Amino acid sequence: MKKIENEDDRLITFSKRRAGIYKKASELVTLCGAEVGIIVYSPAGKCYSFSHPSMDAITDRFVNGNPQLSDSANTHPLVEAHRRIRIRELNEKHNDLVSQLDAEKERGKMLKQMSQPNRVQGWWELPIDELSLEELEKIDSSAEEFQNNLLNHIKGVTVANNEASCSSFPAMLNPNQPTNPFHGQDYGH
Amino acid sequence: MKKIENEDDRLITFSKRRAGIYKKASELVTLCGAEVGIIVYSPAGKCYSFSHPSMDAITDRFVNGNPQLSDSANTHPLVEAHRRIRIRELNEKHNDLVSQLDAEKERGKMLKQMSQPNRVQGWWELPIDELSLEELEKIDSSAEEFQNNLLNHIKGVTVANNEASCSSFPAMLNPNQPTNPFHGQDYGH
DNA sequence: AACTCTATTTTTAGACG
DNA sequence: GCGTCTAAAAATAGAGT
Repeated sequence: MKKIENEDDRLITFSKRRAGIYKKASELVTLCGAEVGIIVYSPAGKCYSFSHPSMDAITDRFVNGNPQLSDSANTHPLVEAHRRIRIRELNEKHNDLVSQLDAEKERGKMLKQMSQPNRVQGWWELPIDELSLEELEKIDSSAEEFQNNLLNHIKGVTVANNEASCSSFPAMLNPNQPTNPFHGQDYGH
Repeated sequence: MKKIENEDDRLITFSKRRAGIYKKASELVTLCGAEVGIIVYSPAGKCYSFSHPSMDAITDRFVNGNPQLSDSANTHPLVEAHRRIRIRELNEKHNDLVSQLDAEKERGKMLKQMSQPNRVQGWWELPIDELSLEELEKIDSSAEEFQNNLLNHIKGVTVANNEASCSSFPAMLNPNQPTNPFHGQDYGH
């Protein structure tokens, strides 16, 4: 297995396989309740990302570690840094909402192949044309929620909806559970 | 497709599918020359990550955007924030070196299935038992290189080995090309 | 847990519209 | 660039060790 020399083939393979990885990642989220964040840079330097529940939540935890373990020593010196970082990420999250249409379209395609098209298990099974705007607004509101969480976090108050207790995780990181299945965001910057 | 209720099955599926996604990601790196960073939180709250060439490089670009486009406005106010973030990431990278043994073991397993075991295309095809320590040292040295890059970056000097020119990318992000194939890091925090 | 095996499902490359 | 098709290749679930 080596790099594809032909540029056209390489770009096509890149797009196809990237979509494949996103699909795998979303399945991991759905099947296992995992949180996944993926950042990909194309050979041309273009940036794409997928994340559930949001890239903010993923990267915050990754960069912050677990605030409960090293809280005052960790929260305070990093607050100012995070404010700047999160402002950026908030912008990017907002951009994600637009590009998430792509992921929703792909799911709408899967719907066409279902044997029982009228059975409704969740919003993501509805036709994209009927729900995309409504869903976008719902997710857009989560951006505001994020800002509140930011404030609370700075204050040292953790208001996340943890299923797993903060005292039962194995290492230094904070176990937040995902809230909604298949919320992945596909974004070409 | 819904969440697996049985906890044992869910954990097994999580591990298998996470490995599958890592494999797909590394293939994307090899075939297309892409840069990929993946962060996964298990249902138990444990953190895993995969990245090529390094999570630092991926997240730096993702958070920083493109220093060349909004350079003085972007580099200066974020430098102090980054210094703290990168200290953390540097620590995590160092931890990655330990856990990367897992990924190398898995690759060593693939070696056993090769038809031509003595053909050498790269260091990752060598048996894990013979090379893991040496390789760890090699990668460890890249951590120091990272520190140098940090200094240069703060000074506004970009020393990355770009194939794509900085003037030809489509958006706000900086097209660095990966340096080594299949360098992914698997890390359970 | 981690590894093997295997039937089944899924992904993919390549060609085409 | 994007959707479809298809043979071939790969990933996976499940059971067993």
